[in-house]
Amino acid sequence: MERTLIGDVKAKIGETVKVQGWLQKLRDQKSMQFLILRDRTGLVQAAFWKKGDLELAEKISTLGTESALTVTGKVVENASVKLGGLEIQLETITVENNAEAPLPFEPFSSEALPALDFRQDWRYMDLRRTQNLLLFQAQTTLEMAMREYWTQNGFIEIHSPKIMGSPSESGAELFELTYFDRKAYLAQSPQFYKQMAMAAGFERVFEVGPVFRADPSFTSRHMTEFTGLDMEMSWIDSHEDVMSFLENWLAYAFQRVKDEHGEQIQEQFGKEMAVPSVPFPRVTMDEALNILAEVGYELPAEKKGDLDPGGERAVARYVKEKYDHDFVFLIDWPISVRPFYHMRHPDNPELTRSFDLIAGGLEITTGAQREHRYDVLRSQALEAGLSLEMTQYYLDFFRYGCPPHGGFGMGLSRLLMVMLGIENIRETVFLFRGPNRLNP
RNA sequence: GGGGGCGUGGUGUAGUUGGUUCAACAUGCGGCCCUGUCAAGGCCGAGAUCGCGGGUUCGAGUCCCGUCGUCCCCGCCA
Repeated sequence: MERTLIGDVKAKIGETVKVQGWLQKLRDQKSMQFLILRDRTGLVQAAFWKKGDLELAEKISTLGTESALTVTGKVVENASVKLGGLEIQLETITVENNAEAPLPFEPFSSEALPALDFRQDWRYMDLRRTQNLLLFQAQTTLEMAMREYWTQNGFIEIHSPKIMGSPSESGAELFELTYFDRKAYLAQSPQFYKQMAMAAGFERVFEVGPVFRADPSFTSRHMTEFTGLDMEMSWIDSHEDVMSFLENWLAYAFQRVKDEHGEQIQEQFGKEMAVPSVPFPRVTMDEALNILAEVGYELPAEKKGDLDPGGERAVARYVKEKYDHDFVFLIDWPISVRPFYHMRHPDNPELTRSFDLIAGGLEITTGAQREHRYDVLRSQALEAGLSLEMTQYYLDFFRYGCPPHGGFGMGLSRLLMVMLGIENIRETVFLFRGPNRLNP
């Protein structure tokens, strides 16, 4: 017999079906047993009259909650069943994998959930929760929509290596590894390779892939390994072209998620899925500092030209009040707080053509127009104190016809935090990796 | 790297002017009961010596020190 998904059972009233799923709840009474079964499409009740087969009844009684079962039976309408007004009259049951009792914790309890750290130890149990299933379904839709938008706009997908022979940017936050008889590093950004693709004439590329950061950061928004959404595009006039692409791409993807999962997201996360209007507000760093002064936020003295997370949140609040927008581009950052490859303003060499995207007060993206002129780039690298020895292979990208270009990198999980209103990044990722978390 | 919070049965919590509650409640688990239940209900039961080590005290889950674990903030970033 073909398996029927639980969500499709209502279309099979009067028929005998086979359903497969987990035993969410067993109500074992004197004369009857009720089994609430769950698969990825929903819940259904299976009912069994004990006297029909006492041996089978005994077997059912021993089932542990969350056991993996195959059940067959006839689907009947029954208005008194609160779960969809129907039930399956259980005929056979196969225990594919019994669940030991007690469970480490009850994923479907109405009581408080265990602490996040404990749930991470039993992540596969935690992932059984409806909310988590939805999160990864929404993530799938989100990524699919992003790819759709990219490919419809002429982008090529690349997969750059994650093992590197030399540091790609600063070097301070790199994981080092033994590579046969020498040292190698885990990529903390596909930055240089995206740009190589520009030098290769691909014109527009994107990459969705792992990024590694050896930061000993213990916050609710950092991970040592995360999925980066990166893109790079050629023949731009300025960083404005990149931002303009980004906002339309993001609005498109959010709209798709809303269409597909908006109702469920409202149900499970208690959050109205908000598709941002385009264009997003843009605030120059100069203006941002004025805003902070206006709202009375005091920036630590040593931050000159930069914003701390509190400052970013303050600006985001201001933008929310003034423009009713959850997103804001902070643009035109001073060179002192930006990497050497960001292009500088022709009319103000102290400022870069760069931007951060702040969403819900959280920094989710950094982007810029890149410096593509070899001599300028080389001198900026030297100015930044980088050794040409380490960066020459990168500088070489710009020697034989590299077009003007720019792009950005976005943290997938941070985006999900914002999209679904989740406080801790560890809740948004299949398996979290942090300074103290290497398992499971 | 700096700062702060927390650590009680499987899980979530209560218990902190230290002593007659050195252990409670919920949930889960086991047993029994029960008009077809449906956040099911009722009764009974097992389960923590209060992260670990040391100290103060006549006496500490409750105070102090150390240690380990964990969480959050800052730094850093996505």
